[in-house]
Amino acid sequence: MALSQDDRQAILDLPLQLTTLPAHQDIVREGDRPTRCCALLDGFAAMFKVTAEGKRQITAFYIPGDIPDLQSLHLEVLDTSLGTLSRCKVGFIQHEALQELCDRHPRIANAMWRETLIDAAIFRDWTANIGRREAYGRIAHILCELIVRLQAVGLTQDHVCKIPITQNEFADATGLSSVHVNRVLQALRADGLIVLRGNTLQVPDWEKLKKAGDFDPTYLHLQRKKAA
Amino acid sequence: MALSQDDRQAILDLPLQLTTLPAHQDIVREGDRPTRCCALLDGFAAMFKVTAEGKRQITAFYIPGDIPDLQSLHLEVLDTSLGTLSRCKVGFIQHEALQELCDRHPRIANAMWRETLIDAAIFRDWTANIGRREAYGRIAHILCELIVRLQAVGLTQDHVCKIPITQNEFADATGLSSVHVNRVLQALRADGLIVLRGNTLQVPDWEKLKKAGDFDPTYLHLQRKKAA
DNA sequence: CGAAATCTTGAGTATAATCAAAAACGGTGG
DNA sequence: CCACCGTTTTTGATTATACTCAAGATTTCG
Repeated sequence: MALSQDDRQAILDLPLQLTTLPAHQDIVREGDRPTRCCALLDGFAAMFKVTAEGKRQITAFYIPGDIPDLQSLHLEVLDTSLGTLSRCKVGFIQHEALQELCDRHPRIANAMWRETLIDAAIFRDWTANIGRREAYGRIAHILCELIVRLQAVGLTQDHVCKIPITQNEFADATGLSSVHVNRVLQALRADGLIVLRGNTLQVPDWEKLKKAGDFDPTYLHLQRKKAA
Repeated sequence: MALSQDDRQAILDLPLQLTTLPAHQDIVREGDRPTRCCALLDGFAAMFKVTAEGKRQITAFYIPGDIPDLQSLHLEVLDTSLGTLSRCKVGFIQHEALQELCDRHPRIANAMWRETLIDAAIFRDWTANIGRREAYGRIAHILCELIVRLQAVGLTQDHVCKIPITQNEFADATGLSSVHVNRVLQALRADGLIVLRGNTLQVPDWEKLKKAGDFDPTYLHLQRKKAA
């Protein structure tokens, strides 16, 4: 499963168009027909949809290292929007370059396919989280996911991390109102599950938070598939 | 984008292990490490997760023609379960055969990747549906999806179709209680949006239902991507 | 330092859950 | 063809979780 030296070099050789985007700016919008994908190099982003009533639902958070809209490589019209949460450094890669990379390096193609399958697994998990957990567990769960994913890319130390997500955005991610998110966060603090000040999240008792959020990291598929 | 004669023949040559399964039986379970994928040839199936509290969330419905667990080709451990809703005819395909097919026919690999991306788009849509719509619109929306997908495979005539899904299962799909689903279905009937008797769903006024469900079929990506 | 964004609090309301039981339906076997 | 059993649908009554609205406190950032 590990990529060869040749594969890795091909990735490094990809032409990247680097840009820095301010916080709270759309990167691509529902209905767009992008000709490039966006690699998130620094900062947080979110995928979201807006209903006819104007309510927003965030369907995934993205952190450094993610390629949020890889789907656009094979799906012509975007059915969802992508926007920054914090200021972001992004690198755009033209579809042509990616397609060529996939054609020449099947193992990279498979690895990218796999990444999109993990995205799908996260969407599924969110559906279950929102559909079948009460607010308290729902928020605990989403915090667990963020922490584990940040840890996987080295952005968590001792269960402390910076999460530039407002309560309003957590509300849009959990299908709750921001007022209720505020109250639940206070309850989580009162119960000693989290220490949250500004953007800094600290987890004094990981097992307790995990249990509160009914969290099983399997769906993040962080263990690499072993060679057959 | 269309597959060549050669590609199509290769698909037809796949060794399929055919089976018929009774209604309400698990096909694969969370935690499994399958060595094959399941093609749904007839009947309805559902992907679902169960929380620690024992509550079930259905994350997708599958209809004839779907390959629900294509993800297992690249993700070792299943993070979700798959079960039949009605009696089903399924064909199992070994991963090896699929992997070989992908290696030899890159266009098929891309098409299968695309299918998994559409699955992901559906999961996203469900997240938004459950997170940000009230019960009435939520159920209307899910009915719209089913009808359009059934139509795409020729299982709807004049907005009439057979849907072997119980109210309990709709409840698990929409994140509602079955009692509430029952009441909302009655409201939809009373408003003339649906005629539902037994498993037969009829839609007297498609535009009205679409509007009630805030339904935009873009996310189903039924239009084939045109050749570049 | 000041304006804007974010967070917090309180009060009243609404949507949907729960519990429990009855009615209707569907399939099976006699 | 009918009686019977399990499942599914329906109904009623009560409760709970979470929403809305509105205003005040606090933080952030230019």
